[in-house]
Amino acid sequence: MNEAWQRQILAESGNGRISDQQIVDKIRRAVLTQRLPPNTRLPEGALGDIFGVSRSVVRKALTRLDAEHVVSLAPNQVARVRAPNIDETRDTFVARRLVEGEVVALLAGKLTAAQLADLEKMVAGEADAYRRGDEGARIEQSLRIHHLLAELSPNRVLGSILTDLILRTSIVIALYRRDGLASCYLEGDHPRLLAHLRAGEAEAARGAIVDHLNALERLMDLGSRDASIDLMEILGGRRVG
Amino acid sequence: MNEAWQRQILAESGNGRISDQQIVDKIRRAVLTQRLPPNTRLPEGALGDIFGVSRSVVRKALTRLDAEHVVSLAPNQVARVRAPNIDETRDTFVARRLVEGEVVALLAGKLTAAQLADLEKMVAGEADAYRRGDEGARIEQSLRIHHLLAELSPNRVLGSILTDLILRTSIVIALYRRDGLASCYLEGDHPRLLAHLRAGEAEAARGAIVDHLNALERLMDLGSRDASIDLMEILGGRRVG
DNA sequence: TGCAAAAAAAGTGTATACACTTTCTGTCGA
DNA sequence: TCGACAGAAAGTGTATACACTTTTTTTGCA
Repeated sequence: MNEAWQRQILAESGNGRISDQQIVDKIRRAVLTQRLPPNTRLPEGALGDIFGVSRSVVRKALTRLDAEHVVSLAPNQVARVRAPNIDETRDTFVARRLVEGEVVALLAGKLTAAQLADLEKMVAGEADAYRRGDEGARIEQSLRIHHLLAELSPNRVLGSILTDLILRTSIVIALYRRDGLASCYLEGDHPRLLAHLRAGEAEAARGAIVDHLNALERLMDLGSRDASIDLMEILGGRRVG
Repeated sequence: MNEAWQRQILAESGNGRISDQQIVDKIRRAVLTQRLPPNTRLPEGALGDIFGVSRSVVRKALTRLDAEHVVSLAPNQVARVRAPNIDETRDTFVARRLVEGEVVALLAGKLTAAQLADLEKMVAGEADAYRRGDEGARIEQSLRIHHLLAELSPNRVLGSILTDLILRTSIVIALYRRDGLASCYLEGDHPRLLAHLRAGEAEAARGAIVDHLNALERLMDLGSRDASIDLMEILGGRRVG
């Protein structure tokens, strides 16, 4: 189909031999930024050519990406960029609220001054990007904040589960984002969270992150397209709204 | 080292060609039952010979097992059965209490009669194995109950996270189990949980599973060996107790 | 004897070849 | 015109070869 690919999209570094982990990173990032949209075919041979490695290396990278839920792999089928449906999206948000809520509750009052300063800086950077109107930078900065929280989690198991859930929600946000409301910035959410973390108010911190994630979820278009509508399209029906 | 391996341990089926997923299952099960103890070396060539496949297939299986936290893979090093330390064990239990608690809360009052009957049968089987004194069968049955709960989770994302956490806690239980108390059966825990699920008492169900997991964790030997003791051994110190 | 360097062995990393499967494409008949 | 079928093309599955790295063993010297 669209084999008018991607030398650009997966911009090759040109220099020394690339590792499978670097391939994982590049594909993950391309999916996250929607330069590789859902269902895009990812044939091993083509990827190998692009990155200048053989299929062995590509296969390892794809197996990893499958485990991270970024691509889907089925026997004898070409790998594809994963396309989570609405139900899975909702489930992912539920899971993330549970886990991220617990992580920030554990974190409340336990952060060092340096760690708080790092977070502070990122929150400021996010607000700044918003004021500049640089939506891309704002999203990037916001993601970094959440990833840092996951990394700081005193419970490493919950931390790595959270890292995975942040990635998965980010992918579906990019996918289901209401176009008009793309830049609706949830002002004040992150500063509020930070204040509770600093004050050691565990339950308030949990509440803040849960509210934030609820608001994020509401920015998406989850109500209007559901399974029945897909079915209508397949059967040649007409969309109502 | 111990290359007096395993044709027995990973009992080959003998018949038709084996798939990488089957290899994953066999190794996982061998780890779970401690026929492959922590840190056991798993060279690709040896595994390939045992299963009658080439290293390509084995590599894929090992990559998957790495993602499931069953083995650990490092560049240019032989794969090894993973050996979680005490801190990770504690963290895994915390995570599992959080996730399994939420899953059973979601499940309360939502199970069909058939699903409840299935659970009932397993709980009865567990009690029966206990009465017979068949510890292996009892553990097997108990594991099955928890895996079924994960599978029934209405939230599939939480369900698959739970599946992973059940596996990880099972491995560490096998690893850190106090030898004398191995067969201390937590009588009544599962029937109690089931009653709450049937009655639709979400918070009581959550409480029951959390209590159950706390009791499970207490069966282990987590206090007595910690990092400092390992260090002492390395430095030639003498154990205190 | 002890220990360090060299050699051998064991093992992983990766490219490649070929068998097999799936998907696409174009042709022929109703 | 349309569907079914054959053949070609695209793609995955797996074994194998060889380069490179790590670990173990041996050797030789103080």
